[in-house]
Amino acid sequence: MPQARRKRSESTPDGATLHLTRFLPYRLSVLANTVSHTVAKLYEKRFGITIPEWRIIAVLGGGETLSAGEIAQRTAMDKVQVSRAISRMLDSALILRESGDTDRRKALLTLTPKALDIYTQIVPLALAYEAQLTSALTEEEAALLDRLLSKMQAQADQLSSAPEQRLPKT
Amino acid sequence: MPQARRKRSESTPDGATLHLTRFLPYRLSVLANTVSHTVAKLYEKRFGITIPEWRIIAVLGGGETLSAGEIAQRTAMDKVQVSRAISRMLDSALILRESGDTDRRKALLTLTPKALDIYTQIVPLALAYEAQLTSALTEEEAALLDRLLSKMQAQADQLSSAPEQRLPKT
DNA sequence: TTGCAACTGTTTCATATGAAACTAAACTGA
DNA sequence: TCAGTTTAGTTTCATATGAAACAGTTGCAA
Repeated sequence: MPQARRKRSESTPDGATLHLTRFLPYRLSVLANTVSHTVAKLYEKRFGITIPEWRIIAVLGGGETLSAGEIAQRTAMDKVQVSRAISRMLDSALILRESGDTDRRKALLTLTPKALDIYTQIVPLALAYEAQLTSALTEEEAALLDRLLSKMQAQADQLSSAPEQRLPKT
Repeated sequence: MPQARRKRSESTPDGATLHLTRFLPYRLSVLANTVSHTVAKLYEKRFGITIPEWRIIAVLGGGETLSAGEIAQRTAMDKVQVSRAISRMLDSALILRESGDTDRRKALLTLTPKALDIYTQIVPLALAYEAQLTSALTEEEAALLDRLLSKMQAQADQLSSAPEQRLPKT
């Protein structure tokens, strides 16, 4: 016979409740992980590259020449991550590095033809995955999703700098 | 004078283009990272716990008793992550473990009063963060966001099992 | 000049992560 | 009953990660 359990609600001091599966940060994290894991497998299997490498290919795919720092900005990766991805790509002949003329600290980075070839192959694949992901959405929903993500990212950026001030003091 | 650059479009074989900042997997990843980083700092600073620990507190916060495996399911973490979080929580006296009567492989896990106290303090904080994050959204937008995330998660789960079949063969 | 601060990118180091191996317990079927 | 299999959870091991220290270069001000 089951032991009697003290009746206990999930309510907190101010009566609010929290179910993890309804909690936005949790849902975003799970969704992003699911998606990242899938595309990572895809890129790895077909082209032998990681997501950081893919991001670099994506921003250099237009033929532009950027420095490591500029790549870091545009890919939202930190400089360590970029530095390591670049060194892997140098090994696998995906990227070309020449030191800048005016500023020898900055290295000018360009994709090799091999990487450009990957780029032209991978883009349709990436877009196809994205299309699959949003295939259950109507046009209007997809457009709104776009706006909602932008708004939330802006808000998340705000809150990331000094969230303490705007949250209860406990 | 800038060197003449070969005119190069970003188009791929089928004419599609890809800008990383418009690419859904990238945007989801960046947003989830921003959010996770912020809440992780919050939990760490105020309560000295990590996100895995927070998730365990969240699912046990109602006073329920679960096994490690059940926790793994409900928190979308893998068993290794759960095992390690539990061992940390045992050290910091946040969790109580007693081996099951009927099945001694399963450990029955419950929060200690100390953890329940954290729970009651952290929930309003977590909800406040969530509210801030969606503060730029209208009621309708927030409701739609909910639906969109659910739809996309379902789709992402589908695609995570056998994406090859549904994507171009390259 | 030259000495110091700022900047770019790399390396180090300590920790986090996850796949696979492993241990212990519990079923299963002859 | 007792081998073989499945399950729960832990540990190992190889790799990933990021903060901080670092080396080299540039800019600036005295």
